[in-house]
Amino acid sequence: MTNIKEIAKRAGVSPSTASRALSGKGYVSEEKKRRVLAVAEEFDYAPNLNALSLKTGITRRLGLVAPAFIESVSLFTGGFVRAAEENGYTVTLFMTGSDVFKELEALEALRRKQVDALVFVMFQSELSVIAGYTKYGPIVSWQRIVHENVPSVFMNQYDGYMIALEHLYAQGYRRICNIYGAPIRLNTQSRMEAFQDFCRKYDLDPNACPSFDNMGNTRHGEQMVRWWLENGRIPDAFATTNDRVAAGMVAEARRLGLQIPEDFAVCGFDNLDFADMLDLTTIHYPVNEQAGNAFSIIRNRIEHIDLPLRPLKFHLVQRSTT
Amino acid sequence: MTNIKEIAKRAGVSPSTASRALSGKGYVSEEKKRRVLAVAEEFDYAPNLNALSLKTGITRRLGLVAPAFIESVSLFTGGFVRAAEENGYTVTLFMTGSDVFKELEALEALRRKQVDALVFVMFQSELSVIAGYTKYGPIVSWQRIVHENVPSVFMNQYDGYMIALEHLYAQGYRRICNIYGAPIRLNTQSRMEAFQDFCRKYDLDPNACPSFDNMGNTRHGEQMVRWWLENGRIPDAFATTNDRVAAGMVAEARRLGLQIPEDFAVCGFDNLDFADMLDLTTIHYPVNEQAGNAFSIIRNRIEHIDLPLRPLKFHLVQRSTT
DNA sequence: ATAATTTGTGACATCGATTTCAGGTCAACA
DNA sequence: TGTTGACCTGAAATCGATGTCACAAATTAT
Repeated sequence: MTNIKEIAKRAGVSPSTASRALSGKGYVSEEKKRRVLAVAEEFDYAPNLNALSLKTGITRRLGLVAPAFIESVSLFTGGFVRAAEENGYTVTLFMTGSDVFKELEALEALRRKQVDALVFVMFQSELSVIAGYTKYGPIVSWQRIVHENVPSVFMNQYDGYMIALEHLYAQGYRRICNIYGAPIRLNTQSRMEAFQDFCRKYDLDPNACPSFDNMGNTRHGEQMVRWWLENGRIPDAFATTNDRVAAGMVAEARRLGLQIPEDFAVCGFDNLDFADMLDLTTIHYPVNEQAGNAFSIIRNRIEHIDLPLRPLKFHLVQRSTT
Repeated sequence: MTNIKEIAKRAGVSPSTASRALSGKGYVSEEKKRRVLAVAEEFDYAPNLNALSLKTGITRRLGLVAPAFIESVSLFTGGFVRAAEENGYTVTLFMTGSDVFKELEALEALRRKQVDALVFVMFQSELSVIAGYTKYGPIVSWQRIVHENVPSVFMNQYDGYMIALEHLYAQGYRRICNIYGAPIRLNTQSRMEAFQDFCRKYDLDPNACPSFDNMGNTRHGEQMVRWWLENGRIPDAFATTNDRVAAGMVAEARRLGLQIPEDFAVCGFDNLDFADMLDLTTIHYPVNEQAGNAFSIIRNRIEHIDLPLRPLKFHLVQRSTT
């Protein structure tokens, strides 16, 4: 391989001078500079990034840690990689499958200087474990958490859920059934608060209709429809955990010959790819921009600057299920 | 940072001995080994990977180059990352947005030893440009190409398309309309051949029904349905470019009050995520395993071994649209 | 008893860059 | 004329690991 010494020799200068010529830092006579550049060009010189990383202690590589690369994680990844590449950073993937040990490997990669910083899309580890690694480089989380040294780019789902509820109300639906995810998650708790406040605002009985916990996938949506058909009068509308649950409900309803939104309305959450195909009303939020903010936080810490973060909002995408 | 010199000093040995103790290569007395390991443990030593990469010329990092991270690219990425991580490699992403210049940057990363090898999920560059970089490390393509130095893990879509056609025939459909993608692509040409052979086998007129080119997204599918309603008797069944086109047809048919598969049948291709939600009959192929094969090819070249590749097959996923 | 081999150790070179430092030239200025 | 500062250069140190080599001691083989 042609290294800088080789170039220096062929140009008849010392490596120091060659380095200065190539990097443009420090004094070099016009003539030698020209010669070095010409030789570098001729011999197709490209600096070895590992040498550079070793010398400077900076890799310009960021690690993205996620359980898998599906759905909105892919979106986030795309947004993060774009932001990173635009600023001369590169992104290295760590796929954990929600395995704590794999998460630890990503953290170790930070310690061993394989990457300058990490962004956790989601994690299972104790927050304190992750925070313990911040001394080796910035760590940011997409998952909603509260910790002094580990900033999170989450959005408060209170607002998003409220938009969904207000929309259902505006469409005339009054008996609304909530289908929630895991109650332990802060996002779920925010949604519950939103519902309480919503009922108070419009003077509705929050217990008029039972709500459901720990629902998250298509099968759950299907079950939901069947449960209601067997156990009483179906609600006017459903506010759901996410688009998967909503999709399951729509599919099952169609199979059973029910009309949506006539027999019942459904609002999803996330605005995943397939929501469009299924013509699903849903709540959209800008995953791309969240990823951009995650990158900005990291860059701020690494380069000691102070880029502003973009303020982010939920919005309703109305389609034919409400 | 604690480096190996520090550890050596504290353990009262030379860096060479410390290195031998830690790596387990070469002779070290039991006693010194114990001491070094104890000190390393105590001071939380972790070797600097950049130093290692510089010294050995090996990074154990692979580059994955793709236009964006959506749909099957995500699947491929997931499979590739899993295979890589299982074997102690790490994956770095390069997102090109189909920009030739960005593709070049990925190639340059290979040259500068940021990664040991590259896999192109898709590319726009001249094949010769890419092949020119194989001297810096193995390069594999998912996109179907033919080049001595750039192996490709494509599957011949002749087989997959034939399965679709045979299925439609078995279901009793005789007037079959082909909706193709870009005719310039080898995959499209293979499908056309499959259709010719199919017609010959069952003594059907290949021109009984016009076929369509350059179709690829949901809108195209919708257009297709409307075109047929305006321009003559709708075919018995459609064999489509991919699930997006098929999804568009299904959605539009539903909107227009047509029954599927009674009014016409549709078979997709790819078995994307949403095919399940839309209950779409489609052709599945193992993207994960393709990614695994891509990794195996790379590993074979890097480590000079000869892992076998997994033979891969298409199969039909029958749902309610045929 | 001697030769050959195994075991054990540290000094030093190396990977490929940058950066510090010391020293040199030259022009401008007091 | 002496001083100052800008410009230019190369030797050598540095980043953090590994690996070669020379040398010594202990063990085994002949």
